Amino acid sequence: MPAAKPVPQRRAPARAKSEQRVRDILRVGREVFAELGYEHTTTTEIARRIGISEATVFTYFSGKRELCVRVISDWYEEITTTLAEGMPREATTFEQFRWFVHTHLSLFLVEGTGLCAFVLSEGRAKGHGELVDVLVELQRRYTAPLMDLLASGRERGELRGDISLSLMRSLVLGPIEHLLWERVGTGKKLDAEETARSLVALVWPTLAQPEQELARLRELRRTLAQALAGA
Amino acid sequence: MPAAKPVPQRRAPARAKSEQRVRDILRVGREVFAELGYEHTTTTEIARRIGISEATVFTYFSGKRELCVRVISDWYEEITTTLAEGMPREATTFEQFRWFVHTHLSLFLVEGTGLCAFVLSEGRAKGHGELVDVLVELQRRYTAPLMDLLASGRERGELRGDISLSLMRSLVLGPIEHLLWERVGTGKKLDAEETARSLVALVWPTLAQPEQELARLRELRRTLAQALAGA
Amino acid sequence: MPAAKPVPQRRAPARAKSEQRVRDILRVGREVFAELGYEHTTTTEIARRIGISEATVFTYFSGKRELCVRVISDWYEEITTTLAEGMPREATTFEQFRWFVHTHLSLFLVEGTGLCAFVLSEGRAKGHGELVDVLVELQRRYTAPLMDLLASGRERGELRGDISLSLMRSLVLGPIEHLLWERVGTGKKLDAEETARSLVALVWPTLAQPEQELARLRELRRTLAQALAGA
Amino acid sequence: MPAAKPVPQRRAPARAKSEQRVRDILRVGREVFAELGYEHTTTTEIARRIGISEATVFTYFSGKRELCVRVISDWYEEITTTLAEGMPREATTFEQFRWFVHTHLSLFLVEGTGLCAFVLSEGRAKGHGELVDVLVELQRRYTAPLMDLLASGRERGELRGDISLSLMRSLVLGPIEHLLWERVGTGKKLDAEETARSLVALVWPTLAQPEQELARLRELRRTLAQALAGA
DNA sequence: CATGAATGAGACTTCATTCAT
DNA sequence: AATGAATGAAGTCTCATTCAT
Repeated sequence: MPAAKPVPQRRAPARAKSEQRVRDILRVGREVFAELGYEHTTTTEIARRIGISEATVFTYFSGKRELCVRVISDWYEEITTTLAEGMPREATTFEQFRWFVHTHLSLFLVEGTGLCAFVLSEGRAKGHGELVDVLVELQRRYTAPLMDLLASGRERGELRGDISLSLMRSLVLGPIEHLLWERVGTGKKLDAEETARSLVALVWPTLAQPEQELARLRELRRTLAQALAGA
Repeated sequence: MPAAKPVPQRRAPARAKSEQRVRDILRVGREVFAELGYEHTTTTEIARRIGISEATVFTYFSGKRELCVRVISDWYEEITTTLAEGMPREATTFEQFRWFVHTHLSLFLVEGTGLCAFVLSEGRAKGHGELVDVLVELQRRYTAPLMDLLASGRERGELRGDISLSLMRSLVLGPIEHLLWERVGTGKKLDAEETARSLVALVWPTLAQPEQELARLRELRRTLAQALAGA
Repeated sequence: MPAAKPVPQRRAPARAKSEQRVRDILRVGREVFAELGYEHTTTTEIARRIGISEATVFTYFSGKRELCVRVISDWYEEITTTLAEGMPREATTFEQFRWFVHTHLSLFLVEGTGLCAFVLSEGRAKGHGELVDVLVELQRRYTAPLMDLLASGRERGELRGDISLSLMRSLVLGPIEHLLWERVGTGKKLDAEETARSLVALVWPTLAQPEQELARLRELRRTLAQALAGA
Repeated sequence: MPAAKPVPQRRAPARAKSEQRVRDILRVGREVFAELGYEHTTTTEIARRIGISEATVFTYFSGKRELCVRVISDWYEEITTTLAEGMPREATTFEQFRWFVHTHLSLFLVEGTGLCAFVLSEGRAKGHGELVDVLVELQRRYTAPLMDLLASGRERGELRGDISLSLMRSLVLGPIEHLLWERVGTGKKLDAEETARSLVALVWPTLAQPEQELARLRELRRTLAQALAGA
């Protein structure tokens, strides 16, 4: 990294510098929390990695917990925003579902297992006091897109109506998270594309209105038959 | 992990009294770890609840971590034993599967959410050093019965062969654990019987050899193959 | 006084050695608090002077504030006990009063100005949270002997009845404390005997039933009444 | 460490705006010190209440202690000035005394208990380093008017000569301060007028030349007798 | 064997104060 | 002159762990 000569940066807007610090701390904080977990993360370590005084961390965040809450919140924010904005609202429920599973897995993999594991485990652990309260709400917002998807799918008659939405949710998120844990534990790589495809193929039939599936197959066969006949 | 530092290994306490002490500590340890999580559990608290000196705990266990490992190991042991011994080996794969899911859920509910949550969250968290290593192996043994079940089911031709066993495992354990987390988080009660029945009904068709649909698809493939051959 | 946070319940140290430690800490604590005041006293310094680890202090006292409360309480205890037990109950109110003032001054002088100043100033300062609550009660118990003395003196008709007891109290304790402050501030020596004598001589006439003067006034009233009747 | 490190002594800020700043800081400083005590007052809080930067405070005062000294000095200045200027020099010692007690109590009550308590407790506490030195001198100037009063009263033969002036001072200021403390502690209201009257009535006879009192009564009786006789 | 006692190591947090801009 | 930013120094408190008895 030879180039990048330190441009004098005349008139560095004071405001900008401060915001940069906040970003630095959040970035490194995310990194360290993901790496060590809540209890093993120390403000000392965070400061050390940025190369600032420990006291500076406290200038921008009122404490370790607040920082952690911000780290987690930001991450949830990213996910929920992506999920909420990217969702193809006009597509069929199946397409939406496929998109959701795929995006979900990709997001986790982009971040690496660290933060993911952190939120899943620490977030659920006892004893962090208010941290739990914050996370419960975040968790709710985090699953909202899926719940919406499922609800509207049911309204459209594309999803079966004989099992509760929350059971459906567990059926979808459960395997996803389990696969991620597996990966975290064993260190095995996970192909998001491939995994998403498999999961969708496996889980969708369970969620879908049975007739839908039959119809889908019949249509496929008819299409093919016609194509063959025409050829 | 051969190392196993030379724990003083005081004369194996074969005395009945000593064994009782160990059992006491393990029992209370399990209780406290389940209640407070690893980091918030203190040796002081464990000793206090038994009514012994803190130092005594260290007479029987070389440290907090070792105790924790024993607590978790014992719990896994119980589960694995129950699952291994109770499994109806002569029954159909479906029956075995039903039994597995049902027993699994029941075991968790008997123990209460405490230890379950502890193992699922803390057990997976980072930073406990060797704890993780131990848990990976435990995890493997813990899922062994299910893997056996799935493998033999496949051999018998009762389970589909086009998806990996590990994916199947995630498909089964994922929803179970997700439902348990939900219960831990919301405090809602969970009817083991009812939940097990629902889960089996939902997941089984996905795992099973889809004979009829498969037959249909085979026919389709043959049709396509012929068409292509004709072209 | 809400919640009474779950004091960590450190193992109750009850043996002789343990009691000695408690005494050591209280003794040195009294010394340091007296010398430096609450805020400037550090647990480090207390430990250092005893020659023990700082952590040991926290084995015996759950925190700096608790230690301080104990130090002050003990001191009040000493004073109140002395005042309550030594008080010559059979003597005249005057004798009791004389004894009280004398003893009071002596006690302060024995302790040296340190703790006295500490209690008078810190005890009254803001911001120590619950410390204040504790002190208010101690203050009440501390002035109780004097109040009793004054009350019984009034009942016996030896003290005037036209001024409130609390005003009398201020009239007695005010000058005593002011003299002590003066001594603290200027470092001047104070002869307890001599000072006590002077104070008693000065204040007593103000408190006592002014029999002679009263008699004179009664005569005057009679004279007036006669004069008016004659008119 | 008396040395008095070379405070940058920025060009004496003679501008009106600068003076306003100093006044603002002193005003708010007085407020906060009175409210929180010395140790609990932070420069941050002072700056916050004024709406300026913390660093600005240090532009005008070389540190927290210096500011505190100024706050206390100013307050003493006010009191001493008021006492010195308002004193009715031509009146009898009794009148002067009455005026002094009354004014004194009123001043405290005007300021509220805050600063009063602050000066009395913190001002006397240890550990503020040079603060104490400053206060001793202030204390001297503060009691000067009373001492003058007492001295001249004695010269005029209106006050007894058998007790030291400093004892008299304690006899006067002690009860006043004790009453104020009582008020601070209990939160009870205090009627300055009424309290001053009572105090004067109680303490004056003790200070006065005994003959003076007798003379006073005799004169009263004579006046009455004459009046009655004449009627 | 059991334990009372002690503690080293380190965590989080606060705040007066400095300095470049 | 004013301040945004940064920090050194210090303080309280926790806890797993050791060791002599």
